[in-house]
Amino acid sequence: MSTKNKILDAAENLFADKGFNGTSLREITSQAEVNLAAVNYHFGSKKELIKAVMSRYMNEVSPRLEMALTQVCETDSPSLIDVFSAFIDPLLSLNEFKDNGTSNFLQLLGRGYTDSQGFLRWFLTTQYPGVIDNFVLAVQKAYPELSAEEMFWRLHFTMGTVVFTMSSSDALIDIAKSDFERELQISDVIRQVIPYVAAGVGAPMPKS
Amino acid sequence: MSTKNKILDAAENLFADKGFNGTSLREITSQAEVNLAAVNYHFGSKKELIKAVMSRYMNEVSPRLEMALTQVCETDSPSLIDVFSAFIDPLLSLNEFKDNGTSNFLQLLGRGYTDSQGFLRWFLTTQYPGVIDNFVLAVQKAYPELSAEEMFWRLHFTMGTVVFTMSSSDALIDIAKSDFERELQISDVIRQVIPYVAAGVGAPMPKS
DNA sequence: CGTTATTTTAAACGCTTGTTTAAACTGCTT
DNA sequence: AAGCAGTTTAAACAAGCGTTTAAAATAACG
Repeated sequence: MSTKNKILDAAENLFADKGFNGTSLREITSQAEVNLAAVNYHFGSKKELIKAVMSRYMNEVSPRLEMALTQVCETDSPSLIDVFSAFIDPLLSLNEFKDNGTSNFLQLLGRGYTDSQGFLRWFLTTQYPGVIDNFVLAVQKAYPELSAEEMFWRLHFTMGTVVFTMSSSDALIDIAKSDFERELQISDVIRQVIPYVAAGVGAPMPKS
Repeated sequence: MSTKNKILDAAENLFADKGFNGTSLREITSQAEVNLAAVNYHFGSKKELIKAVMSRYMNEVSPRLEMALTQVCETDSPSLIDVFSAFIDPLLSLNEFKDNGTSNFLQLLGRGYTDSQGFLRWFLTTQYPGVIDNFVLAVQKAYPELSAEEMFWRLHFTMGTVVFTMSSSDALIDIAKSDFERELQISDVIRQVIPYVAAGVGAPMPKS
């Protein structure tokens, strides 16, 4: 395994666990068992390393997401449940790409949104606009009455729900385990959240 | 104005803006125009300062919240919209307590949830259990068919939606302003999010 | 007024952070 | 074998962090 990949793997796990600000390069390089200076040699800076970690996942998942959402758009009268269910397989496929892939990726999304103000929003909208565009199209087809402004807010609410839940999913799964004596996985959480966000986005338009 | 309060005010604004980890004591004391050592003299440590900032708001808002939720429980057949609407007045009343109070408090909630893993959950559940208990009771009265496990998840999804939205509400309001040419306030965002979370919590139970 | 308490202050502490440097080492090509 | 690009290494850098210290300034009280 190359030094570059050792760094990426270690950084990914630590970033997901303790956030970008909360993880030092020394933690990363010692867990990766490489020299401290290797990060700056191979990636230039910590910020570029963060981008590299995110890009590795986005490049893997974004084509699958775009395709799944396009397929939903092509069905006759898709429901919002259909739209959100389109996320399941692409996200779970990250577990084959890498151990803990799904969970790590979703936690990283959460970190990126809250850690460094607005960085992830910029990253997603400029680097991967296709996913968002297809997603908006699918929601519009499932719920044409939704105004652009309501759509904007509800998509951000949804982003918040998902990203926040996933960034603390480990803790939530632990609590659920001890409170309800049930063995849960990240896939269970995904399936749990879909009815919630579908109902939220599908809420009736408030009388203006 | 006392040194203690100058520190609390400066810390509150900076914490809301840049998070707990992202704000240094030197930024706080220089904005408060007090000596650096004053924080450790008056509060003991940075961690205690964070608690003090949170407590100041919680002590102000939690009695109002408990009362409003109790009132909802006493009505005949409350809807989930009623339950969540009970939050509006207590939250908005924080604007009379302090400039930007509502917005700051909600952003602080978001920071506390994501910055230091699990700290806020511990803080709320141990220091202010009354609010959560009354909230759960109100939701149970409005939607008795909801199982305890579904309730657990959906309340956390809701917490995520609200906390995440509010922690980035300034940016969202800016975007909405430029995209839709509408002047928005934090109160508009609160009113916008209620139909969403009410519908999410009220989503039909999935066939188990 | 004089004497305690309380508060403020400047300076330093020890530690961690991201980044840079220059030398050492590696594997490959001519 | 010599040279060279690519990589790794130990060491140091400057800057920032939370916290502590001891002296100076202020307030409170008999």
